[in-house]
Amino acid sequence: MPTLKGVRRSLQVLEYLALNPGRATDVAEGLKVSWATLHRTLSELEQGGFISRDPDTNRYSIGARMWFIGTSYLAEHKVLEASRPYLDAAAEAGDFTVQLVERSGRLVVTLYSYQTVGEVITKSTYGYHFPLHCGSKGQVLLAYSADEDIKKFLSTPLEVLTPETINQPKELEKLIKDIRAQGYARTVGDVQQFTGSLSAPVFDRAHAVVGAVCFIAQRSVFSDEAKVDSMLETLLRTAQSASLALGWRPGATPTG
Amino acid sequence: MPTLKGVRRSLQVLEYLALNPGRATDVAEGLKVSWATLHRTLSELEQGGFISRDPDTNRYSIGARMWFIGTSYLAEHKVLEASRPYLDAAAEAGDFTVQLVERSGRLVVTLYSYQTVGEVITKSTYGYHFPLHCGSKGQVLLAYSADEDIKKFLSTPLEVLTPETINQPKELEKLIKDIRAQGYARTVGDVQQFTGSLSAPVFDRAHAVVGAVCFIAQRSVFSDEAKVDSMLETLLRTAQSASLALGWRPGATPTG
DNA sequence: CTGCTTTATCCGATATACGGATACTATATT
DNA sequence: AATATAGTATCCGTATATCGGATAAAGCAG
Repeated sequence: MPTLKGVRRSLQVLEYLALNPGRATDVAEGLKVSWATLHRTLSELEQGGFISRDPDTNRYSIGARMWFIGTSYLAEHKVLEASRPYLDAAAEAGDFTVQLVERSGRLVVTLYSYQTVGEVITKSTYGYHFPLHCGSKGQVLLAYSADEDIKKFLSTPLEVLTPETINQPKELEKLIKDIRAQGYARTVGDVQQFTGSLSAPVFDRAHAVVGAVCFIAQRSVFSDEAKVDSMLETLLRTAQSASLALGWRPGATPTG
Repeated sequence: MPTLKGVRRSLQVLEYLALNPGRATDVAEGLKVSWATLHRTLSELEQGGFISRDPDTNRYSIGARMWFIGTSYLAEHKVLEASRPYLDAAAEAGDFTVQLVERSGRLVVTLYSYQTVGEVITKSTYGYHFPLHCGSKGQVLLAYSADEDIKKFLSTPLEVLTPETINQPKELEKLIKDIRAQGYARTVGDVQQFTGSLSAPVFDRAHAVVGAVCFIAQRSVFSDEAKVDSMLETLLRTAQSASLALGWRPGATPTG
């Protein structure tokens, strides 16, 4: 007994367009929806301003109203709220980009991004989503997921973003072990060739990972170990402060 | 002949929750939807991660997946893309918060916000939406709307955010005239008591206003006219650079 | 200009969503 | 603690809104 088929489909369409903006036929094919149905759906969504269509090319993309709705997510986000002062402080003190990210399905989404002006790090702002196995931030989120979840993720096809992207499940499993052991992740050039990053998990009261703090800098920075050490220190302090603000306390998982 | 009723309703629900996160009954009442129907809708949306429900309070709010979808709006946003370099430059040079905003219905939404650390200006980031008549950014967007549109907007109830908010249609009409004449808006304390702002419109190739650049600073800054003049100069330069990048050229509206 | 791809619309059958009613659960009140 | 009240979950028959095949129109390529 299917429920709210139309609703489900329309949201699928929205998500599809978020990932692959494009023409109507492509969407129909991608989602295996009959053309007539899709057309109805697109018309409805466009009329409401939830998607927008380029009148020249007939290409659809996410519309302003979705951004409007989506941003409200941040206004109610406890983790962001609790972390913000520490993120601000880290951003002010350091000369690197500071982010707070969380997991959404098999992708990483950015909740906070304080980009150091001058250090132009493209695609490190909102709106660009990377898979979990790329970049230290994704790897941290992956590493602290449930075991079966990790297994499932690693069994899916893993994209390659740069020649340095690691997409071998075996290697990633090893990495995950390391990350759990040391409490942070470090990657260089696996998302964009000219940058590297450090990330650490943020925990909540129940010791669940609810996000990750990520520092991004130019690649060259990562050959200066003293510099990296100092970044790492700030990173771990920032992530821990955020965790504490969320009610996390050091020690084993609490009962209940 | 209603079409895609369910879809429309579910998006209405999403928008409603974006503006007023809360309990199921409130939504049902606010949208005049029968309880059974609303419950079905909420369940479907929650299951998909489009809204999330606080298990303790049973309150609903926008979910992570909406943020994920919404952010994709920015990745395809031409105005933002064209303006970003100039916004970055202004942010780097000045000691004020720099924003790019656009209109969404009767509200202003933020597309870019570079907040000067240290100058903590709450609620000036993403996720907080203000009505058009508040703040210089809203007023600019309003001033360059179609006349009938302005009239319609001014005939709706206009909220008051601070004692200094102007909500008298007559006064606003006068303001709009001034803004059009001088090409920018300036307000102090009408959104938050302790800040003020300057905003200027961004035009596209067809001389339509597609957004506004806004500089926000502490209230005290606005009593130093020399300082304000310098901000204004930067503001107008930034907005004009963005317009030029979008294909706008000085002069009258082009034919075609 | 011709052929092909993409987009728009029609319409009848049928599956599907609606909403009144009812049962259950939390929270407030005395 | 007991009762009252508000809020939440679920059922089910009916009416109707939705589906999708088919057809028509529009765009585009060669």
